[in-house]
Amino acid sequence: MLKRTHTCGELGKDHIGESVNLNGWVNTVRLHGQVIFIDLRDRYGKTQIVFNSEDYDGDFESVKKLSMEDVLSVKGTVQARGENAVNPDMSTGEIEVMVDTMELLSETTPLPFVITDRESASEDLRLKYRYLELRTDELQYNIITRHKAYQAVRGFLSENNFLEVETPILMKSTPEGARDFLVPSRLHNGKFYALPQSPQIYKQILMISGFDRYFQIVKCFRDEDFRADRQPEFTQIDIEMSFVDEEDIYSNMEGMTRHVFKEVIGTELPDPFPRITYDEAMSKYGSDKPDTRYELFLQDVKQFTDVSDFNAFKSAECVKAIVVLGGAKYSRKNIDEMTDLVKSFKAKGLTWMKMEEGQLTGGISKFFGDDLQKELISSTGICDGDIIFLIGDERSVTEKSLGALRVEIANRENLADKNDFKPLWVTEFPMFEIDEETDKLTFLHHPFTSPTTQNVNELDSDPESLKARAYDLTLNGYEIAGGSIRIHNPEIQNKVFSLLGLSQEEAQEKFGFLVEALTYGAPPHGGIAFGFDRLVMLLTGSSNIRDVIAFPKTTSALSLMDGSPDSVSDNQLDELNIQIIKKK
RNA sequence: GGGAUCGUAGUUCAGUUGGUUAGAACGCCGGCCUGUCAAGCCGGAGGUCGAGGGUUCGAGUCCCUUCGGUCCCGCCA
Repeated sequence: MLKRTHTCGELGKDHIGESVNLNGWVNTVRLHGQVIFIDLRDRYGKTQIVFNSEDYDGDFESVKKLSMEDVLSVKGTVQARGENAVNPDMSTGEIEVMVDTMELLSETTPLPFVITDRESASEDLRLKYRYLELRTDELQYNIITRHKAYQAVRGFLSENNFLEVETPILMKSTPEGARDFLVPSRLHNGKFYALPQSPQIYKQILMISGFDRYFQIVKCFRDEDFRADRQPEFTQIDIEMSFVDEEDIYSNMEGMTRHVFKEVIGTELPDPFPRITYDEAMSKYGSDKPDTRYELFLQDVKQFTDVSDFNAFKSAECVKAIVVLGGAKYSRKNIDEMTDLVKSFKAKGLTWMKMEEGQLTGGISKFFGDDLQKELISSTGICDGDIIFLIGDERSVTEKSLGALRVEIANRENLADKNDFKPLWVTEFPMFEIDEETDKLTFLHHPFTSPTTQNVNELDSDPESLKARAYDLTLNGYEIAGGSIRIHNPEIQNKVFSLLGLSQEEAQEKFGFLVEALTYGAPPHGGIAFGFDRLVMLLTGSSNIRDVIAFPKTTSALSLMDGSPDSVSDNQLDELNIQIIKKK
C-alpha cells in the first residue's frame, strides 16, 4: 500500500508540483481511451486523479478495468487543471493528480445499488447494505454532524461542572411507562433484567449521593411501536441537577442548546427561549409541541356556530377553526384528503367555507345568515380567496385534529422555513390524566414528577386538575427534550404512587429503594433528557431518525443488515431454562 | 391492535379491459474513444413479476392468505 500523504479533500493550488499519495474509493470512472479520469473519494472529499497511457508506469489495461467502489492507493503529482477543466463544484476542483503508480487494494463485486445516488435504491435495500449507504455524502455528513453534536454537548456540560457518570444497562424492570426489553438471567433462574427506558431512577439517586450536576449521553430502550422519529433503541442526553428550580434548568439547558447549534451548524438561537403553557399550546396550536415558525392559529368559533343553522356543532364541546390564506384554491379532492387526515385523529368530519367577493360560499356557508357571516368574517379575519376549516367535537379531538391539519397545511403551503429554528418551552403540564382503556389515573410524565403543590390533602381532592412541575423543550414542532422537578419528599412520593393505583406493597417492591433513599437527605432536584437523535435530525435537516443513526432498525424493529432479532440455539435456551411456545 | 400505501431485471420504474415473446433507464460485461466531471457512441448478458393458494381456456394484472418496506392512529412516563 502506498500510504497516503494527504486525504482526498485537502489538495489545492498550494500543492501544485508536489508528489503525493492518496488512498480511497473510486467514486466515478470516466474512460476516454488513452486517458482515464477517476474521482477518488474518502470521508474528507474527492480528488480527480488522471491516468494517461503515456505517463502511467503500470499496466494501463488494468486501470481500464477499474469500477466504482474499488479501493486504490495511488502515487502521483499534483498539477493545475487547464482553465476549461476547472470544476467549481469540487473543493479540489482546481487541481488533479497525474498518477504514475497505482495499487488496487480491494476490488468490489458488482454493487447492489449506486453509491453516488442515494435515491437509486429503496430504503430496505439500503438498510441491508447499510455499510454502503454510509459511504454516501449525505450520511457521512450526518454522522460527522452527530459527532460534532456529542463533542459540543460534552464540552458545554463539562465546562459547566456537570459530571459524566455511567449507569447500568442491565437493571430492574419497573411497572408503568413503556414496555421493557427483558434480558433473561442465567445465574438467577427465571429472573430477568430490563434494559433501561431511561436512567431516571439512577440519576435521581446520584443527586442523593451528592453529585449535584450529572449528565450522560446514553442509550435507552423502549419496546413499543415505532415511527419516523422513534427507534427501539435511541440516545438521550440525560441531565440532572440538585438545589434547583425550573429557572435553573431553563437557563442551563438554553445555554447548552444555543452552544450546540452555534458550534455544530453556526446558528444563533434566541435568548431567552420563549415559553408557552400546555393549555395555551393545545388551545392555540392544537399540539403540545407546536411549530411556531408559522401562525395559522386555532380560533374558537363556537359562539358563531351555536347561533347558526348548522346543527351538527350545537352539541359539540368545542368548535374551532383555522383560516388558510389563499386556501380558496383547494379542490374537492384536496379537501377530501384533509378530511381523511382529520378523521384519523377521530374527528367526525371537516367542514369548510370559502370567501369570495366578501361572501362566505360553499361548504356549510348556507347555514350562516348574512349578519352572522359578517360577525364570523370580522372575528376570524378571513379575506377573499381564503378558506376556513371548522371542526366541532370533544375539546381534545377538535384541538388535536385541527392541530394536525395545521401542520399538513403548513407543509402544503411551505409555510415553514427550513433554516429557521424556533425553540419553545412548553410548561405547566397536567400532573395526571385518565387512561381511556382502564379509566384509571395515570401520569403524563413519570411518577417521580413533582406536583405544583406540596400539600398532600390537595393532592387527594382533585388530582385531575393538578399541574406538574414538568416541561418540554420543543423545536420546530418536535419535542427535543422533556423533564421535571422531581419529588424529594418520601411522603409525597408515596402519595403519588397510591394515586396512580400502586399499592403500598407494589410501590415498595418496585421503587422501595428510591423511596428509602429519599429518606436519607435528598436534595431538591430536577432534570431533563434530550432526544439526541431528534436533535441531530434537526441539526442535519433530516426528515427521519434513521438517517442520523449509523445502524438503525426498521419500523418493525428489525435490523435488515445483521438480521436481528433472530432465534437462538436450544443450548442457549436450555441454559436459561426458557422454552419457546409456538403461537397457535 | 388498527388504517393507508408499496413490492416486476443488480437497481429505479413502466406494463392498457385478464390475452402471443414482460419493456425503458442506470448499473454490469465486451468494443470504440486523449480533457472528462451524471463523459459519449455501439453491442451483449440479465426476470421464480415478494412467497403460497385460488378463480379462469389463459393471471404481473382479479380474489384469499402470508412475508417485508414506508407513513399514520392507538401505544411511546
